[in-house]
Amino acid sequence: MKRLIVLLGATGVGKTDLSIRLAQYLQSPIISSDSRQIYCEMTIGTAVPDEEQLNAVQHYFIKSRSIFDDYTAGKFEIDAVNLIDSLFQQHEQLLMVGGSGLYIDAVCRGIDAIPATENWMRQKIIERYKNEGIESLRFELKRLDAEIYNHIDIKNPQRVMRALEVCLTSGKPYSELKQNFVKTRNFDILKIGLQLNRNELYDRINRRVDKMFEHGLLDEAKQLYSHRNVNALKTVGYKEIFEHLDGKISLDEAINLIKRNTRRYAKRQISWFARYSDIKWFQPNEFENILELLKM
RNA sequence: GGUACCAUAGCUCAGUUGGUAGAGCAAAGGACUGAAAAUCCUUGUGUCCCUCGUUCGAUUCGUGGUGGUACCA
Repeated sequence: MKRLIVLLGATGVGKTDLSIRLAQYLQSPIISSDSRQIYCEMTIGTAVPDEEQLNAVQHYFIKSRSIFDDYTAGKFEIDAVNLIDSLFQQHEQLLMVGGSGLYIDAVCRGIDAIPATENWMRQKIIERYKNEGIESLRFELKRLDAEIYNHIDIKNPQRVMRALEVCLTSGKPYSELKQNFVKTRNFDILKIGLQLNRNELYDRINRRVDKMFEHGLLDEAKQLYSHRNVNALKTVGYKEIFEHLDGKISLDEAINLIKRNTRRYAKRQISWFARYSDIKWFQPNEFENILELLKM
């Protein structure tokens, strides 16, 4: 049976460096499962692998889409599984690397097939949310699909809007489409998690943010400023600089907010990964131990 | 040196007509099926600066300290 090695962990823990060595050992390209490094316009702020790393190993889903593409986890499932299937014709093992939990899930267990929603519909619902508030959307969702209303987080506007959007565009209750059906893949999956103690991880994050600014993050964000409304740019490292460019906060405040928000993001990733019992955890410097595991 | 004001959670502060106290931020924990680096939820015990006094009882009132801020010298 072919095997997919999934390298995961919080942002800044050291996945990229380790992934190059692992890929070389496995003779595998790297399939990225990172929801932001996929955009070609965002480089410094998403900490994509550097030139040398990109040249050393073939990478997929790194800077391969545009921020104007409206990319989603659903599309990633299709693209990634197709790619994996075709790569397995030449490889026994493949390496996937990234920290986007939903994207990893999309590949490892699949997400339910739900008809694509129209962008104008989402915009319309967002408008309604702004004008009428959440209660009105909840009321309609309850009428259209009481079951999903009882199952989703009703306090989370994004979830309510998503549920409503699916009901309205598909003409069916969202609960009928959302089965949480776990797909079985025709390959094995081995999840390797990287972890560091909290202080060390936060230190690395803080230092990495400083480095991003040394490498020109401010300029990169300035060039994207006019497109700030696209979804891909609702991202730590960019949204804070946009606030600064708006004159709402100083550059120092923006830098500190980026550090704080990245730390919070890392915490959310840790929470997400904590619910899986099938992850083999290592420190980032335990390369040899990881190789031992891979030989099994 | 004098006068006034301030001293309460990691930070900024509110409050207790005397019955040991609570907001925002920070922080921590959690949720998650096409926005996911997104979005959302939960969590507040701290010598109420120290001393002595008044009082059944003082973080609250009074005396004296200490530190800070402002003004006057």
